[in-house]
Amino acid sequence: MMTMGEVCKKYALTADTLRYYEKIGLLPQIGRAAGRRQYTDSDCVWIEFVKCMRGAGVGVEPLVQYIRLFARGEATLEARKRILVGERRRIAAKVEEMRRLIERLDFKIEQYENTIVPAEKRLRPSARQSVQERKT
Amino acid sequence: MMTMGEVCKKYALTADTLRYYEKIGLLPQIGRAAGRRQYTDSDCVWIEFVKCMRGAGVGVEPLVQYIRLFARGEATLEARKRILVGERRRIAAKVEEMRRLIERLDFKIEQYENTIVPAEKRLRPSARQSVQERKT
DNA sequence: ATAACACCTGGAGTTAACTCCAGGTCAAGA
DNA sequence: TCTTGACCTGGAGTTAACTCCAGGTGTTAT
Repeated sequence: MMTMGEVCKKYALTADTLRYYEKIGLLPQIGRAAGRRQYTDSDCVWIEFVKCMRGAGVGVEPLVQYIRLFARGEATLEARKRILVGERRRIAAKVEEMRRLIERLDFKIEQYENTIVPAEKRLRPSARQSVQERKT
Repeated sequence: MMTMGEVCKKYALTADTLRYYEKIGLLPQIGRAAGRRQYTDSDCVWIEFVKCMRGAGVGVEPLVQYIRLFARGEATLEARKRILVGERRRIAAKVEEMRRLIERLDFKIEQYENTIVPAEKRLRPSARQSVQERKT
């Protein structure tokens, strides 16, 4: 059992965020002791998973859906799997898009390097001849 | 020269978005003919670049900063490059985070497959023995 | 010529995901 | 006992990035 403060520290989430997640059903109802929340180990597993998914840009809605299905038991295994598969596809596509952008940026950055270095060696201006400023 | 409608179609952006981008300085001032915007080829190059960066989750602020520096000419080459390098780092880190999540999801999805298939073969319930429902 | 269309501006509204606040409770240390 | 300090609730406020709207103008096809 962990207190809210401990969970906040462990997962670098604010108390407000944890309460918000609980309110919208992104976490199960957290047990209380004298009004204070007591996070079980399995609550923590959820929290860690949610944080990981959110960090990768997964919206809260699919996660709420997922936990809701989870609460309904085995009959929802297929549906839960479909959510994971769908989000996996989304993430993989994003990764691919980003990988391509990184290549493009590497190219641009290299162009900057070629442009900047000669500019510092103004004494031999000819060195810049074939490297003009780029439009992008 | 392209009209707003043509640019919208070509880059799958709404007219509102293009006007918004221009207003916040994410695009250069676009030339007008009888009040209507006329997008040059180099405007289009910018738009495509911006779309690509936004698609990878780069915020508008760094992009506004970048174009602002661009407008100030060669003296800002270093600063511009720093923006690109910074964003590149951010994106690469995100890609890594997402790649790891994909692996994790693959693992979970596989677990679902192992759980669901035996569940369909209820006639031989012993087949499920070692595969219980997961907590996450 | 006239009706429909694409586009214009300034400003208000929306959405997702928090984030902050006021006012209150409870347990523990000086 | 008194006072921190951590935590509580319900609800309002914020931020980023659009998105929509009202009311108006110039362009084009019939």
